[in-house]
Amino acid sequence: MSKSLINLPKTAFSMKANLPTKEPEILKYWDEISLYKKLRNSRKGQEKFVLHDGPPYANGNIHMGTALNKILKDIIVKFHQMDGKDSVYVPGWDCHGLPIEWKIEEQYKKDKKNKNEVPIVEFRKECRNFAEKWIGVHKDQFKRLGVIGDWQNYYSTMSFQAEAQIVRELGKFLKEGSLYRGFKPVLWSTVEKTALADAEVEYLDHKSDTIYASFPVNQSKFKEIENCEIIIWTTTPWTIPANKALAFNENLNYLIVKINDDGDFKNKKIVVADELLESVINDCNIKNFEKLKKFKGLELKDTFCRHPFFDLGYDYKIPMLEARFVTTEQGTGIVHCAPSHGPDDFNLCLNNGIKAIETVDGDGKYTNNVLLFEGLHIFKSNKIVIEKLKEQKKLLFNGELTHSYPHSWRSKAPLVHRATPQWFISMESHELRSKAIKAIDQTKFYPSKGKERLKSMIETRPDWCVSRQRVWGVPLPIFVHKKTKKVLVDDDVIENIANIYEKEGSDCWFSDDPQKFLGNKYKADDYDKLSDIVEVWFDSGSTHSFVLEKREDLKWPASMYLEGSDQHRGWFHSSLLESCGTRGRAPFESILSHGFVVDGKGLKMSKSLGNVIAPEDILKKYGADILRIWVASSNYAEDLRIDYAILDQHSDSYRKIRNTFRYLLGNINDDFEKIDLQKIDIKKLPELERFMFHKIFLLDKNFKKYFEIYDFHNLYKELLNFCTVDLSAFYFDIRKDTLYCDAKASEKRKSTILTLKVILESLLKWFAPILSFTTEEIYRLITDGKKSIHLERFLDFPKKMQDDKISLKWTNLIKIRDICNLSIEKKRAEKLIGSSLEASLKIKLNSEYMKIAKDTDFSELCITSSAILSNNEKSEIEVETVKAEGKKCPVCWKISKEPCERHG
RNA sequence: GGGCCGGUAGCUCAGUUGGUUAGAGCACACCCUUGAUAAGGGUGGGGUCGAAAGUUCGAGUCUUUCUCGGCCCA
Repeated sequence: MSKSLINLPKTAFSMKANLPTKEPEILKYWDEISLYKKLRNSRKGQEKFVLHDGPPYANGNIHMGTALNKILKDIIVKFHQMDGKDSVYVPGWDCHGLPIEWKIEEQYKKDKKNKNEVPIVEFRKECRNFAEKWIGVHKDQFKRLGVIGDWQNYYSTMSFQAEAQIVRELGKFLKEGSLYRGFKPVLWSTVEKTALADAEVEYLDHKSDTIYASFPVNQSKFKEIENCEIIIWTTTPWTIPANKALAFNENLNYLIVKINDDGDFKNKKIVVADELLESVINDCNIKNFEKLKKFKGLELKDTFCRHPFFDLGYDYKIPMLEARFVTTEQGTGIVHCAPSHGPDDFNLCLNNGIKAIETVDGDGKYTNNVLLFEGLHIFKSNKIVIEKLKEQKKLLFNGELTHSYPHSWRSKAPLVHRATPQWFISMESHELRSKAIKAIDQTKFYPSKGKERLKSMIETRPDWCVSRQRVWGVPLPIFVHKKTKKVLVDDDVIENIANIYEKEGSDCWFSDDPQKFLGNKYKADDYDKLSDIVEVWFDSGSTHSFVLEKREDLKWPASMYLEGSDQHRGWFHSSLLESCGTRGRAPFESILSHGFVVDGKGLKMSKSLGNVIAPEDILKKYGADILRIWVASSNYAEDLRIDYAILDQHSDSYRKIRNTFRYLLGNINDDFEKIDLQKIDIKKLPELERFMFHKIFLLDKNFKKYFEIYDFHNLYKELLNFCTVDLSAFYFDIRKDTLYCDAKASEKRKSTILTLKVILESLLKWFAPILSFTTEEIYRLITDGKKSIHLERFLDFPKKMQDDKISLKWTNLIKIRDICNLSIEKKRAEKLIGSSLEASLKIKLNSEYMKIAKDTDFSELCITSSAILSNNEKSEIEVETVKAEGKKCPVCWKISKEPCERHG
């Protein structure tokens, strides 16, 4: 009977979310209404915010890192869109490169096909198809996360337009003269027969042969060492034939030591660093020796030695050179230098006029530049080198050492440094380094520590090697004159090649007549056409040129680049260099970098640890909105932890938020209308509502503050706390009485409904960038699907909502309320009362609090049947709870001796 | 091995220039409610701030060392 008198909440919004099945329906809705197009149209002419997508590699399913990255991007793009900007997002893919080549080669191996018999163009076609296939897979997976973007017109580094522009970009470096041909040791895989990019190298344990070899001193200003032998230690005996120098450190102390043990070195005098003598005699089992003289490293200047294979024809002089990289960590304090086989060696020798030559070919065999060893594979030569050293009585000791050593990430084969002809972009010749550093200073970094990280890398990096001896990539558009060996530099040729690529792609470089690219000005017969390709970091580093600059809907530079922190050495880095080289500034205004996804304990995810969680698992079990909450609530400045316990927690938070919405919807009976905030006569509202308006205003202020610095985890926390603390446990609880039991026409109830509608709209918009699906679900319900929530703008809250006086007053009232609750709880524990409506409060306040609280109905605030205030100066606040006496109103459940005021 | 970054309640996070008994939400426990009900409310327990040493009248906050973890590099 009484049920008919009360207004109970009613809504079509279910308590159970069922996200895994509901989200795909919403995706369909977005598709049907062409949401992305609508978004663009809705902000035509507005200020642009362009988050330029860093292209993921089109290979394999997405993992948590990619999901995090895309969701974070999407959240930011949506925030700016709702902030009123034209927030454009064009996803892209990185398509060229070794990993895809490997996949195709693997397939060939399975099919017993020989790669060398397949025409390059055909091979490249297969690579292209492979990449295309994965772009399709990725696209669906990213969309499922709720990421909104121009999925139809995505960009890729293998599009004809991209390949053409990459040629033009290289042309700029070529014309400027900063792209040069060099001869440098690069990390080389003799298995894959290619130089490897940094990212393709991994360090694994490797067992190496170690030797202590001796270089007899030939001549020196320091007479005392003239008949000594300099001892070096190395883990790569095969580089001994390529030795061209020895390096010492002038700040170290060295010793002349006479060996008395029987053997090849009996009565010989050797030179090693003082600090390392002990480890040398231990390693080499030297029992009897005498220290003859200690001297400063400086004395070794202008000393020349003989190669250990001097008598076998290695009859050139070996200078001793000063080098800071020589330390006493290991070895003898003197380092053997083969400029063709080590970067340090290369640089030191270069500075002293010793050039690197080709000593080892692509297969790992010595060339005819190496006496005695020509045709031998380097990995089979250690034994022979050791034998020959022994024969020449130049081997003090040999052994083995297991140490961390570079390997190919793909084949796991050990790598070597090998001098090869490569194409480099100079960091110095045209001040690329200083331009880049200046550009970094002009860039905003989130978090700020990213700036130093990128800067220190740019400060120390060597010239950029952009050539690769592979096939799946953009060919280096270079012709070298057969006779003069001069590189052809001509804008017309570059533009001609670019135009051809734009029409038919770059495959033709490998198949068509070179004359096609040279045009009429030059004769193909006079030139060698390069067969190297451009390394993939140059591809992705150029995206700004063929995406941002070329597309009408975008702008250059981008507002933001957003990637994992590893990209300080990757995409941030290569984009910065490419753009500074060609345009003199960075292609981005800001950089946001995020940490890595690790498991619940902070360990990295790995198959062997069994702690890997795939985005797909989360989508199936929880839904994308939970994953999006995880992203928003985690501090991306550091590593982000995830496991099922953490997801469960966020799932609980989600339910809390969902129920907050359900309460709002239920009490307005899904009957929503937008309230014009400017028109609300706030002063006419009850104080509690005015207090809530004040709270909303403040929250919005914080919301904007956090959004501005992309501090989403604090932003999310504020929103969640608002739902739980201010709404659920406070405002909603108090106003249930009004909503359920007051007449629909009552002013108080109408004020409450009005406030609920404002809160609903505020929350929907605040949450929309994060809870993209759930807010859409609600918005469809209350607007009959007329408009997507993502097309809306954030609300502008009028300043008049702020009321510091009310705020101060109600902060004090809440203090009294807290004490009331304690008092009620005491009686509840004594089993005197159950529901708070069974309580009657006797509140004693001192005059200060009395002044604040005198007009407040604490029975309403504390949800009790009655509350009496009285003055008492003994303490500030004192509350006594007694059992309410009288009859319980069947409608509002308040207990009173009198008949119920509202319900008779 | 080197460089950089980080380690605050079970979880996600706050902790201003060093200054009282280190905070919030969630989770947990107990109680209430059964008109937000696979919901809601109240109360409460829980941290030697990774470890140790040092500077200081005073350190989660500064210094050093160690340890664990992550990224990058060799």
